[in-house]
Amino acid sequence: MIELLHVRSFLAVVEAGGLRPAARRLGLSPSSVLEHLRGLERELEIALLRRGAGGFAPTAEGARFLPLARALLRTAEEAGRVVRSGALRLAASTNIGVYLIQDAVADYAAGSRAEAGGEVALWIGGNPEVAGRLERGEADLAAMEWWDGRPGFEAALWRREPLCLIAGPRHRLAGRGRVPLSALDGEVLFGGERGSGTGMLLRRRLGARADALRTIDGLGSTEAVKRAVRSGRGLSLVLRGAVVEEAAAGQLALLEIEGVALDKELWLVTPAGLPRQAPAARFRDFLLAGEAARGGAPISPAAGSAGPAGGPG
Amino acid sequence: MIELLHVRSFLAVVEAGGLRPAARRLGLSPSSVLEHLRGLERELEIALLRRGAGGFAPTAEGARFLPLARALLRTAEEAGRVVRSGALRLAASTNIGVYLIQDAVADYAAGSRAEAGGEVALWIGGNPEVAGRLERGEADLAAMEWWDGRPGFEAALWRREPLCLIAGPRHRLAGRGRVPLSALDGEVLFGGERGSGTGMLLRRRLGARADALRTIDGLGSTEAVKRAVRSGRGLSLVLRGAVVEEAAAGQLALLEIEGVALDKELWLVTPAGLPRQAPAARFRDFLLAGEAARGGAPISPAAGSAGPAGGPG
DNA sequence: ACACGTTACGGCAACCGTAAGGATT
DNA sequence: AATCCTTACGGTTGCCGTAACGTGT
Repeated sequence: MIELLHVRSFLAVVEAGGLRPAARRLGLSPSSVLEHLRGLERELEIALLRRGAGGFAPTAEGARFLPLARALLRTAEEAGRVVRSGALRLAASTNIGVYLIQDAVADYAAGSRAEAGGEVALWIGGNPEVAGRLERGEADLAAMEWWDGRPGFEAALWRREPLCLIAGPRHRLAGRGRVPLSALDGEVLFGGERGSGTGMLLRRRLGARADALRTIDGLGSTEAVKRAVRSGRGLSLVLRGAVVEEAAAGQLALLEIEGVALDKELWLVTPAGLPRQAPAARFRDFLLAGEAARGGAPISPAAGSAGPAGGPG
Repeated sequence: MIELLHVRSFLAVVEAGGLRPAARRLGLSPSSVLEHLRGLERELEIALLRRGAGGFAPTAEGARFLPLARALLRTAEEAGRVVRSGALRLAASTNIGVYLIQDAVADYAAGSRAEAGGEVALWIGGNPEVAGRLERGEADLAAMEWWDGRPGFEAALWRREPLCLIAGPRHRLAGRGRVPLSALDGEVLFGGERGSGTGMLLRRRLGARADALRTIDGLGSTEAVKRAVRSGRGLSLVLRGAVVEEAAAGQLALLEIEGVALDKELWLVTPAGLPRQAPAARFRDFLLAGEAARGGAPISPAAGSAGPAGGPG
C-alpha cells in the first residue's frame, strides 16, 4: 500500500528539484525524504527518479505518476475540509437540475432553516459528469436520468416523469392532442442531450416502429431542441416539466401517443452505507416523501447497489 | 497527513459492518484495525464511526468521507497500473479530436512502430472534461481550445487554427467570399459548443460590433451547427479544419471578414516537470515539430505554468 | 568552501499479533 | 456460549534527526 507521506516527499523532490530543498520545504531531514523515495519506489516496484548531477529528474514512469500523485494529495487534503463543511453537495443531471429540482431545493432550505445543515449547493451537468462527481466524492447526492449500478452506491427511484411529444404551433399534428403511433411515420424526431438516454428509452418502448422515425441527434441542449421544434422542423420527446411554460403560452403543442406510455425514471443516488441522519439521506428522504405525498410514482427502495440496467442511449 | 492504510481499514469496517470481519478481510488483527480507525479520527479531528450494539455505523461526517476514501484507494491502486502501462493517454477537446489531431496520431503511431511506446489512446470530450482528466492524472497529454493556467502544468502553443465564417449555399452572402464587418449586422450567428471559447474570442476581436449580431448558443455540437447553417437559418464561426469537406462539396460557403483576423489558439498541455524522453513529451514535440515544418504558427514554448488567460466564453 | 546525495546510528512512535477483559445477544 | 469491542503487553518495523562521508562545482 502506497503511503501519502511518501507521495508528498516524491512530489516535493520533483518540484523543488532536489533532496535538500525538498526537505527544507517539508520541514524534514534529507535522509527522511530519501527514505520516503526509496519506500515509494519499492512499493511500486519501479524507478521513479533518475539521479543526475546536482539533482533529481523524474523517469518516464515517474512523470506518468506525477499527476496521480498530485490528485492523491489534493483529494486527501480536500477530505479534511469536506468532512467538516456541513453543506449538502447535490449534483443533478441537466434537465432535472434546470426544470425539476430547484423548487424542492428551495422548499427544503426554507423548511430546515432552523436546523443546521439545511444549505444545499446545487451543481448541474451532463449525466456522465454527475456520475463522475458522485464517484469522486465531489457530490453527496445525485439526481440522475440513468444510473449504471456501479458498486458502492445506492439508487432509489425518485419519480417517473412523463415524456411529452412536442410539436411547433403550426405543425400538422399540433391540434390533434392524441395521435396513433402510425401518424409519426416519416416524421423528424430530434434527440435529446447526449447521454440523457431518451433515445434508448424510445427504442425500448416503441420497438421496431422507432425505426420509421428519422431521428436527428447532436442538438445538445433541451433549449436547442425546443427552439428547433418551435420552428416547425420536427418533433421531439422531452420531459413534461421542461415544457409546461411553453405549452401554456401556446408556443409548443403537447401530443400523446395512443397506447404508449412514455415516462422516464429519475433516480436519486447516494454512496452506500449512509446513516439515516446524514444530510444526503435526509434530503433524499425529503424528496421521496414529497413525491409520495404528491401521489406520484410508487416508491421502490431499490436497496443495495441495485439499479436500472443499461447505460445511455 | 492521512495514511492510506488507515483509510483502507475504515472502508473495510464500514463495508463489512464490524471490526472483526473487516480484520479477517484485510488479513489483520482486530486490534490493528481499531488502531487505524483511531489514527484516522485523530488525524481528521472528527468522529467518523459511531460505536453501536454489535457493530459500527458511520456518522454523518463519516458518510461524507466515504466516497472520498474510495476515490483515494482507487487512485492509489490505479497508480500502480498506470505507471507500468506504456500507452500514451491523449485527451483532446471535441473539435480537435474529431477534425484535427487524428492524422497526426496515425502518423506518429506509424513512424514509431519499431520503437516501444508508440501506442496512443485518444479520448475525446468537452474542453472542461479534458482539463479534468488531465488534472486527475487520467491523461498524459491534452490538446485543448483553452487552458486556464492552473499550476502544475505546462501549456505550449500548438498552432493557430483559422476560424471560418460559414453560410448555407443559398445564403445571401454565400457568393461574396470576402465581406466587410458591417455586412453582418443583424445576422444570426450560432455559437459553438459550450465551453469551446468561440464566443469569448469573438467578443475580444470584434469588440462592440459583436453586439450587433444575434448570437444563439446551446446548439451543442459542431455537427449540429453545420446542419443549422446548411439549412440557411444563420451563420457560424467554426475551425476551418472542421468544414473543409463540406466546403469542397459546395454544401457550405466560406467567408472572410475584411480586416479581421480570427484564429483560435490551440494548446498542448502536459504535467509540469516532464523529462524529454517521456512519451507525452515526445508526442508533444512531434506535434510541435510537425507544425513548425508545415510553416505554421510561430512557436512559443510558454514555459512554466504560463498559459493563455481567461476561461470559456 | 559550498551544496549535493548518501550512509550510519540511536531515540522514538507506530504497526502488528497474542491474549485477556467486559458487554451484549 | 458466542460474538462483539476494547485494552494491555511485547516484538518488530518504520520514521526521524544528527552527524559524517564522498563527490562535483
